[in-house]
Amino acid sequence: MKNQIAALIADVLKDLDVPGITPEVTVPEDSGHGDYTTNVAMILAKTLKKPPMEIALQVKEAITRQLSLVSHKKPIQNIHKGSQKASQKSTSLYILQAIDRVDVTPPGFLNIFLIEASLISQLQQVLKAKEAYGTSQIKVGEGIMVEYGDPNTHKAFHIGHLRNITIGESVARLLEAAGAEVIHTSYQGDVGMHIAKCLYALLNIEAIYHELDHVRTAHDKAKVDFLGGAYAAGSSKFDESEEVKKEVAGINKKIYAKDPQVYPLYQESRQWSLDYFEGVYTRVGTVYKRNYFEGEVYETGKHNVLEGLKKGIFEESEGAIIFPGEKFGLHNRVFITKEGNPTYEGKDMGLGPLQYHDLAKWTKHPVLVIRVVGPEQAGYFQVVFEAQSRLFPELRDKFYHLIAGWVKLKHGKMSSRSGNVVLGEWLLDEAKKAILKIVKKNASNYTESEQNKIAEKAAVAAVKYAFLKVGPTSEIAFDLKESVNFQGDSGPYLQYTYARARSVLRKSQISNPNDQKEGKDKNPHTTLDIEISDLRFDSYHLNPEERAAARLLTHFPDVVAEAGSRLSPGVLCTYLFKLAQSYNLFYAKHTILGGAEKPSAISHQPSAKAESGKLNAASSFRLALTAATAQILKTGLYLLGIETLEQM
RNA sequence: GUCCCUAUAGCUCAACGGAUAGAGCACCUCUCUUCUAAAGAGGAAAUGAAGGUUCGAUUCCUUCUAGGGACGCCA
Repeated sequence: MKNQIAALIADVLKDLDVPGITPEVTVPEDSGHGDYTTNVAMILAKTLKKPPMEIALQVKEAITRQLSLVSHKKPIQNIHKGSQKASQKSTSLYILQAIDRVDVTPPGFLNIFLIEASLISQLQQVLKAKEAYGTSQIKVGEGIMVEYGDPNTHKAFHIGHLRNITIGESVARLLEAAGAEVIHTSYQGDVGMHIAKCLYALLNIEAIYHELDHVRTAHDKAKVDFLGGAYAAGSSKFDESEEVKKEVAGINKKIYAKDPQVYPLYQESRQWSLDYFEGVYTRVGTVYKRNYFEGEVYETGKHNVLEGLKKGIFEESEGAIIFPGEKFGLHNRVFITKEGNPTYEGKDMGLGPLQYHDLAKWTKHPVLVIRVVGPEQAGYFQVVFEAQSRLFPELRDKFYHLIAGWVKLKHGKMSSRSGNVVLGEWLLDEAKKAILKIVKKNASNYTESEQNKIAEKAAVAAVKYAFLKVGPTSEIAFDLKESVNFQGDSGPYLQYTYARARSVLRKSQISNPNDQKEGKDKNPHTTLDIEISDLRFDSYHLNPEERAAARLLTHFPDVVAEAGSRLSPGVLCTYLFKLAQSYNLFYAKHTILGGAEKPSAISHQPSAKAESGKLNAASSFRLALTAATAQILKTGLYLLGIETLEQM
């Protein structure tokens, strides 16, 4: 819609001898300023050397002239005779029919108001398109890899990883909604000094070594907790003595060399981590196509760096091999240590080409590899991407570092070295406990397993939403009570609004497409006698709450597109919350079934079903609005990586 | 020391260079004989400082202040 209005205005400007302008069209906060607005007149004022009001009035006049040629009531085929321009472009014709009027307000805003019928027809489009509403073709044909999550084996999966995987999953889904072919991947550190420290503790710290056999028979979570503790213990020993440092370095070498003395234990413990991570992925709804491991890229990485050394891309310095980033306004970094091991950056020289190669294999047109990693790596990636591009020129501009902001503790710093971490699953479990209390109170008629399911999904929603709503790069100051809300601007609020809408639909006796898909036996009490598409409300006159809610519905496709192009799920969060608020206000003020206005007693009102057996226009419209809102909430939440609940 | 990021209401966060700077939490009032009160209505409350660019600046530029991060053998 936005783009079509922009196109219309661009056409008008062309006729006014101002070609080549794509005006910026936005949705004003205040609906008194129209359904859409543009500031193009003020932008042009300088170049045209005319007052903005004058330009705005000219544009308004031109549009109004076209409007007068297009009657809203006449069928489309009659209009072609009247306007040559309209007949040239069917889209601008469609737009002209949707526009009620154009206002000009100082200092030069052009405010465009849509006719009510256009809102109604857009609402019908939502119901027709169902889950496809909001998807677009903007990035069709683009192959994009999103790498996210990235937990290291032998270390904790902490709330930072949880936020990272939440952001990555949502960004990937948003890109899919824009038509891109998206490959979901992760990259995990399964070799290196941090593993060596952990293994050192497993082998050399008596208390830990003793526990090993016992842990082997424990469940996945106990195993990784144990490894996390071992890593912290090994890490502190490492910092304490030079001797341990040497020993750890020795273990590190042995892992790279697959030395039988340590390798079996390494493999076993590595698998513990991976098994555990699988459980977390399932819990948060992430499925990867491919997990990359440092252990599989360090050799090619090292090889590629050594090749680059021959070409003069890398340099020897103090026994190590570095990339001289300073030559390019960046900073120098070590890629291969003087011991001959590739560093993180060295391994990336193996990862980058592999990722791009895979992307080219799995998609038709590889366009971008998005690596979702913390902000502290911003400088790191500048250097690594530059080095990579010099090594493999075809990789230039194919990689993007999406900063996933930190989750910071309000008090103290989180560090898996010191063992001072908040575990991802701990957070989910705490949220679940808190929600379960609410569920027990509000949904006491549900079975225990139903209550448990509701609490689990709502907990994941609460945590994910809290991580997404603030924008991917901003840091979150984490505090359990403050960060994870169940009321107001929260995941559960959106789920609740959805469940509420679905509940009304169940009671309305109309059949909803979603019911049929999920199995009819889910709603045995629903009498499927009316289809949504049978609802008639074409000439219904909307009240302010209905208009506000319907107006918001039509913004969904633009919002999804914007969130996708900005790689910012927060944009969608803000929108969905506004939509839910607007629906809930409508819900509080008006009765859907029965068409009665609150607070009148319902029993005294005429039934929603008139004598003819048809719903009246108000009920019909409100049910359609309810169905469309539910649809958009479901699609929107899916794009955030959040599941909906039919009842809660 | 060099470079990067951040600074908005008591707290946590929004706001393509646009119109009266929005929400949520917390606080104070109200609303369940009504389709799910995990809801709704109302109240009070903010752009770190100083300059500049612009018709218009929370947004862009400069300086300052305060936090955080990166800067050679960790990942």
